[in-house]
Amino acid sequence: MREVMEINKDLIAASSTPMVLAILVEGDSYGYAILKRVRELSGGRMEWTDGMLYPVLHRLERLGHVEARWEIAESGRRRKYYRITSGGREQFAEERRQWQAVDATLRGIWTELGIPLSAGYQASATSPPHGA
Amino acid sequence: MREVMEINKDLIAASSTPMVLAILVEGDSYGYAILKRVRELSGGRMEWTDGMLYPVLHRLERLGHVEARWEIAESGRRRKYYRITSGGREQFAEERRQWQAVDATLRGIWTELGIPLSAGYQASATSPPHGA
DNA sequence: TTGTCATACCTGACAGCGTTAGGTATAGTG
DNA sequence: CACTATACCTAACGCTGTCAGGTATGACAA
Repeated sequence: MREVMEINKDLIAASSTPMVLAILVEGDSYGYAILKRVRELSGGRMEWTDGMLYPVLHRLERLGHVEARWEIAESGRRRKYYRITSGGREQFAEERRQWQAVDATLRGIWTELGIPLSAGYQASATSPPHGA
Repeated sequence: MREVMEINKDLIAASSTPMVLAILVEGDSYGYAILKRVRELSGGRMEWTDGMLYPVLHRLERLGHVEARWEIAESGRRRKYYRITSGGREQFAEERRQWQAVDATLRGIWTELGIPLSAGYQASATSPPHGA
């Protein structure tokens, strides 16, 4: 059974920042866990590569939207945890505004064309793994 | 009164193809008219540049999603009209699927975070200028 | 010991695409 | 004649995902 949907790179690029910021609003997290969280939130339909995520995290840090710290998990592994800043929360709100503006426009024309607005996948309500 | 919202380039890139294809499903159109239609559909919140749109149209043509023809309008101006192909309609459906998958995921986490899903802007119901 | 998998991080070359800025041409209007 | 709107096109630049590669460790099985 095929689960993963191929999402084109522009859509990945457009959603990566709001998605990562949203995950960090849930609580502090780290790269590898974020990759799994995205898979989980999308019901297995989205599969991010780490080669795409780490540069995103570094960029967010450079922009002051997140702060990073190293920690050693009980498992003994080192992890780089990220925490969203107040500036990051503002950015998150702005990203949401933009996304909703574009989404409303797309849905508007789809509706005009008589295309039924599928409710689509119902997002999982699983609670996030809370930060350390 | 400020109307135009700055939309970041990645979101523009992600929405340009589904938007253009949707507009062409409404009926044949040409570059300059598409720019105005986007402004109209978004309630003035989106403002595309022609330097971004023309390459999109050329790409869609190269991919076989649209076909182009030159026409002379009653105004005496030459226009390059585009018509969506059957392959373009398939691509349109695929773009919609991908958009809705990502949108559902984002809305899912927003909901979990307790962020109210604003209905946002209600798209205009103005009928499109029908193609020649 | 050795092999394999999952965990966990990082980087570089490449290609695609919007931004910005420039160009050309014509119809309508003052 | 100047100016605006219409209508098309292209090039240099920078950003960002893809793809492929790298390093390291813990758990488990052969």
